[in-house]
Amino acid sequence: MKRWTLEEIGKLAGVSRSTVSRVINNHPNIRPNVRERVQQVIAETGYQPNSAARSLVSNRSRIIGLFMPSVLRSAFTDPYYPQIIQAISHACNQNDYIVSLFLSQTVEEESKMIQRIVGSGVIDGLIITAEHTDTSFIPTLQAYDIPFVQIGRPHDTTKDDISYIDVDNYAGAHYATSHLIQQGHRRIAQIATIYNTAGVDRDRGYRQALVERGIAVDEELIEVGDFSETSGYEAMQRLLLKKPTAVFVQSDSMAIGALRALHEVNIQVPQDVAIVGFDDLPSASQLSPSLTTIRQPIYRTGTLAVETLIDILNTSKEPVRRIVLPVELVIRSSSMAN
Amino acid sequence: MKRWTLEEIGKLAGVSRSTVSRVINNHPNIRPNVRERVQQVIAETGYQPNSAARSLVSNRSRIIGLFMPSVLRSAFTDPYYPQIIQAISHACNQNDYIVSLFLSQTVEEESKMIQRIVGSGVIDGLIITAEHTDTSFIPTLQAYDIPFVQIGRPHDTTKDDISYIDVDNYAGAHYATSHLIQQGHRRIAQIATIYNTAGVDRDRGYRQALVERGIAVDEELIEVGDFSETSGYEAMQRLLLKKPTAVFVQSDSMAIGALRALHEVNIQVPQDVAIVGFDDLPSASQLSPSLTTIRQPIYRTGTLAVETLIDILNTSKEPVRRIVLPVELVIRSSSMAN
DNA sequence: CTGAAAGCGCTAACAC
DNA sequence: GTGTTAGCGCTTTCAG
Repeated sequence: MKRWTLEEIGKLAGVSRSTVSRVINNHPNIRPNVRERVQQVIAETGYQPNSAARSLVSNRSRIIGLFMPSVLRSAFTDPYYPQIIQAISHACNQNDYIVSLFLSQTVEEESKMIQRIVGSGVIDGLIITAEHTDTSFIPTLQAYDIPFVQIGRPHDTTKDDISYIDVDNYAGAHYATSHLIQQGHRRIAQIATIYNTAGVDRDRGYRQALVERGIAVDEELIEVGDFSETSGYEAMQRLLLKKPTAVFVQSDSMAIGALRALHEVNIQVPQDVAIVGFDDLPSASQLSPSLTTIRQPIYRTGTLAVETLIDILNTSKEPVRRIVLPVELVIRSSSMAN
Repeated sequence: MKRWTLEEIGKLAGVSRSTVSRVINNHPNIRPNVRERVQQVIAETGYQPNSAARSLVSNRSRIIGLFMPSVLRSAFTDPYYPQIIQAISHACNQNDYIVSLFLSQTVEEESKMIQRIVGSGVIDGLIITAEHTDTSFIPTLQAYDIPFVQIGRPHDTTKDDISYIDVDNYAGAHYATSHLIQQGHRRIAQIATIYNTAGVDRDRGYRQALVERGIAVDEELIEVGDFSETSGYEAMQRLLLKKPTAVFVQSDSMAIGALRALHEVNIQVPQDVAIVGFDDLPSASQLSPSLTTIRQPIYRTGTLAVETLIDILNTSKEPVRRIVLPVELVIRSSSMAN
């Protein structure tokens, strides 16, 4: 299959290369019959513009990068990632963009990657997942004027020049904890995380909900995990010594681990210990017992990240976009005493 | 941060643009002190070649595509995908390639995508996961001379012009089934899949193992799933009516569903029914009971796919590469009667 | 060993 | 409305 050029298509259609270019780019002032003739030839030949040539002259590649910094090999298997990747990929297609994937496992790899991405002009913009608190590469992006949007609230809220899409982690944790209080629980433990702002916000929501109902926060009842199932399992084992009657777990994958820990020592959920998770992963409804959790709109988050970035690309970087999506308490068996 | 051009770097270093280009591309015949002076300027300025210009003149983008056709929204959450994606991403980085992601959900989307990919020359080559049996896009790739390697054996084995990386699905299923026979089982059911060649090969291995030990294959004992946990759950429920004493499940995610189905009706594993899975997902060892399974080298598969593709890119398409990686039986609790 | 110059395929300013 | 032309930043002959 031959690769055609504008010049050749022009010759076949009996017009100049510019006219063909205009037809392709939908310029208004083309005589209808010329336009039609050209389109005919394009259809027959299957001509498609060379993207390198286009990028070179327009300074736009129509490629956006999805940058996921320091994703641990194990944590990446959390179903959150496939979902967000799928959403982003799909939204890019819809908008005729291509998405390139950048996964780094160490901080050094990360900065090398950023250099490569930023300097060569391969990508028009970047979507960044706010995986951890080290965001030392952000100044580089800003220095090079690479538009980007972050998924998840930025760590440093004093600088408010970063566009982001977040879900309402604070409210979610507050719903979850309040729900447990309403069920009559007082010794409500938490399996927390400390790696990103989602964890920070969920922790705040948990604490605030307790305080509002006059329950003192007991630091003994807070254990830390890293979003992996194993870490949830281990955190639950530690918590068992403290005899909580309920646990708010900051992610469903850790909640699955926690359930396993309880199951192994024959503690009944929800009768002996109630559990609420966070994410509403596909499997949450299929666990036994089915998992009460906070549903966050993962797919929508990915879609919005793409649309926001493209909007920034097409207009300007101002104003900064900040979007916080609502979450929802989904009550299932793991928290219902009756 | 300014974006420099070759010309400017040349001026700063007191040489021509060609010399700078030669330094960057490691051409041999450059006087050492000139080379050094140029490298100095490059380091100081942080110069990086514009990739669009490079692609235009060299016909190479250093981008490879990862094409996953018709991935169901749910099936994509199988931890297999994150693992293979991570491996491919990492291997690309190592080789200074960028990976772009193409996920299609329908066949129409798929062919649109392929058109876009091949025609515009954005990518140098493609890695394709052999998700389903419809590979109608392959002729297009061949017509456009896009190098590609497939992950998983191609469906049509009569045409042997496709390079691929596969794991030994036949042997794996044979190991699994033989192991169950060795444990004394005779009524060995299978939860199979029918969507790709992996399923076909695993089915063959299962059947062959039975036949070799003089056990007739009972079609009643074979149920079909689609790799999802839910489908494994449902298939197991159907199988229960046939009272098997052991089940070979073609994927760990389906095995997890099967275990759940057994657990719900209080059937003990492995005492009442033994289970063997396939994949050795990270969670396989952490189930209760821990899952006997076939370990396949997912990460290695991804790495090899990238390396093979790059090799093809750098040399020629001949000879066709066919790699089949060995698998391994990992015996855990779910199959051990004693 | 290095520089000058052509040209990759496209867009857009400028003529007509 | 349409053609002509310059030029995006790079690699690569071809001279010297």
